Amino acid sequence: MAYPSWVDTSLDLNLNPLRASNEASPMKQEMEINFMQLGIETPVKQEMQAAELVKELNRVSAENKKLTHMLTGMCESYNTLKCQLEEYMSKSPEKESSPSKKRKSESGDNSGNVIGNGGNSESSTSDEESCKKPKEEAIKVKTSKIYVRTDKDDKSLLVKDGYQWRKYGQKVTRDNPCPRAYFKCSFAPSCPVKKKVQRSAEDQSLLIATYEGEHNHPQPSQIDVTSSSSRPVALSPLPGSACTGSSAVTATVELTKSKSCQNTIFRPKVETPDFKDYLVEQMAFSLTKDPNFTGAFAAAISGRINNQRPGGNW
DNA sequence: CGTATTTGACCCGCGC
DNA sequence: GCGCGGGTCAAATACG
Repeated sequence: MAYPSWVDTSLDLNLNPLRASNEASPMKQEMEINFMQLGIETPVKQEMQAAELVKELNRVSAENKKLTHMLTGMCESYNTLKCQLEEYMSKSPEKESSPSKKRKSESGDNSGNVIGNGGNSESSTSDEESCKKPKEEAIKVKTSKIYVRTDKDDKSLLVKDGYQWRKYGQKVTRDNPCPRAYFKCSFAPSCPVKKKVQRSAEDQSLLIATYEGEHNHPQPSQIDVTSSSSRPVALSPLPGSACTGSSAVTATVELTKSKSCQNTIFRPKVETPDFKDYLVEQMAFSLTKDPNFTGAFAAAISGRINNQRPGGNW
């Protein structure tokens, strides 16, 4: 398999930008010459195809702009709602107690929960009190929701968030025909965190993961964290985890405990340009970092080149 | 063979 | 008190 020399350059994927800037010209020139030669030999049909492609590109760009606008609007309204919610919570803090937890037998695993609470001074009241009011203790457990878009056909209720989970139950609930899966964090035996994953009833391609509690250990896949403590480490794709290609995080909204700002859960900064840049940056970073992806991408491109070069069709 | 997942049974809180 | 429904347990099963 001998690839044309310009293929090597084009497959560099900018993994090493320094190198590219140092000795860019010779290869680049050769590449340009090749493209020009291609252009000279181009039949009319190809030009038409190129025009079609340009059209398509314009159309996609316009669509992208539209979507960007929509996203901006959504983010703004999210901000507004969040502010309103926080305002409301601060006015009536006692109403924060949502009846989300029906049952919580505190007698046995009290210790575990204390570890997970991450030093909430509020929750460190006397044990007698917590025995009297198990309900209030349960409320102190931090919960958060994230939404993950996956394939509709993908039946697995797996949300790749960087932690190790052990499934311990599945249940069909009344309000949703899709089963709800229950997971416990299996990385650390004492980790109290639980996760519920269920497809959205409205949009079956949307997975809703509800996290309860806080991890009392670092994220297993957090190998290369570049000081991104407040970043969505829980949502960054895993190097070895195939990452379900199509799955993409859409948004993460912390619904309860709005006071706790040091949560490890992803809280989007909704000042839109930054947020979008960050998303793009994350995707590009994780993709280029993944040797599987670069390998597959290189193979795909070279395969295409090899197939189509003789005929000159693109 | 050890570990993870599946799944029916059971537990428990809540509303009537 | 009873039934419903969400959450958990644990034996059976699958998988590497």
